[in-house]
Amino acid sequence: MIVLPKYPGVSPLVVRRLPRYYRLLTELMKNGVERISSREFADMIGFTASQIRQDLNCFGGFGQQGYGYNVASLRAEIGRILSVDGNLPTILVGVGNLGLALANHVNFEYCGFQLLALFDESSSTVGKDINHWTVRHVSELTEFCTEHRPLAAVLCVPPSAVPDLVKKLMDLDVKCYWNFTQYDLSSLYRNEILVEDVQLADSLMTLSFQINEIL
Amino acid sequence: MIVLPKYPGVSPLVVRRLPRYYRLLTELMKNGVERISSREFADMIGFTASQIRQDLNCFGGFGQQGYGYNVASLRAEIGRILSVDGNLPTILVGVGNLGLALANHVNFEYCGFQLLALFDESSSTVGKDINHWTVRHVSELTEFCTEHRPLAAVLCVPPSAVPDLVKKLMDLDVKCYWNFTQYDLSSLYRNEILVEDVQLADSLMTLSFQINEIL
DNA sequence: TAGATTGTTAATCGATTAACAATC
DNA sequence: TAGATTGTTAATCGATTAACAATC
Repeated sequence: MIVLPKYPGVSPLVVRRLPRYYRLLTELMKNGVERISSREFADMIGFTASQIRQDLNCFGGFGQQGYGYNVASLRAEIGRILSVDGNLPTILVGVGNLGLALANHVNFEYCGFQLLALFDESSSTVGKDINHWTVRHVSELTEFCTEHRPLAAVLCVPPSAVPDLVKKLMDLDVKCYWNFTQYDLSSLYRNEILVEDVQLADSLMTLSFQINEIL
Repeated sequence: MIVLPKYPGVSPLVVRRLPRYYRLLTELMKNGVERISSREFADMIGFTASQIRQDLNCFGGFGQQGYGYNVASLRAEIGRILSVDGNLPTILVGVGNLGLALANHVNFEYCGFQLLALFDESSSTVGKDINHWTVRHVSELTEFCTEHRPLAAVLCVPPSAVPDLVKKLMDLDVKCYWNFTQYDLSSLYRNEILVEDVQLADSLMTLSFQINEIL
């Protein structure tokens, strides 16, 4: 598969800062702020003005000399770059504590996704109503994916269940994963799939390191 | 407050890779692997052997020329560096879907923390039993913290509740936060507190960007 | 001893910051 | 027009990779 990225050469570090910019701009807009300079923006977010301008200019010239940036239109541009207005069809597998919380708590639409269905294995969970989704049994995965063609899957299953599950999902053309399991997906299927990891334990251990450094 | 870090000059990028090393070493140990070279390790994790060796040598010489690294002892060293055997007294505030899931799902002990208590505001949640914790009302925070002196707090409250809550917690000497709210804590109290952010929406937007790049 | 692999220094690469001409 | 602030190039800084002497 040959891929032509829309923004070649843009560093992942830049991309990871965009949601933060988007969040702050949303806030500013709510507060009725119309324009902002890279300097003011930088002071709020704790970066340098240079970095803000460099980051934005990876994607285009959104500002105006002598004026700065229009808050509403910059927010819209970043939203467009992040494709948060999309509707990427998505499923969630593993409706334990965490899966349940994500289904209830995460605003998928706000981030460009459409959560189509929830799947679980346990008979005590299957059939339950979460928000407006009924939890389906994983045995229905093949049928469901063949019909609705989800592109992405949220993984909240136990690590041991990951290899078989992902093998099955890959056959059903699900190639993008929001991975909450501790299973190391990205190094297993490198280049074949796209994985965004949320390793809560890693994050917590990093905090442990930092706290113990200053203790 | 003057702070003498235990590992001065070690980049946060290095620290963030340690939990990943720790996880792989735990896995290798389970599988009965006794020794590993930086090359084998690098191939598994998808880094270069050079980087592995550079990272580890920020903290000490844990290997042996001609042999490599002993899996068990390297794992122990990294665990010690991350202080995962600690018992940092910690509270969790905000027992909604996410807070509930974290209390149930995250292995705090495994990461060096001890979860002491859960707090919420809503009368429908207060009094409930989660694992072996009874949810307390936030009005008990002052009394509880004065008695048990937690160092860290997990924040799962709505963003609007953050400023007042953190002000109160700071007065009670809680200076370290695992922040799941969308409130931008780190830029508010820069240098006064230690914040580890888990921005799920940011992560999901990053995934959106990546998917739409290759679509 | 010979082979292997580390620890560490040097070279390269990439990201951030500074500077300033362009321009609103 | 004059002042402000961008977009962009150049300089700096830091992180990663390569190379190799030390050594098990």
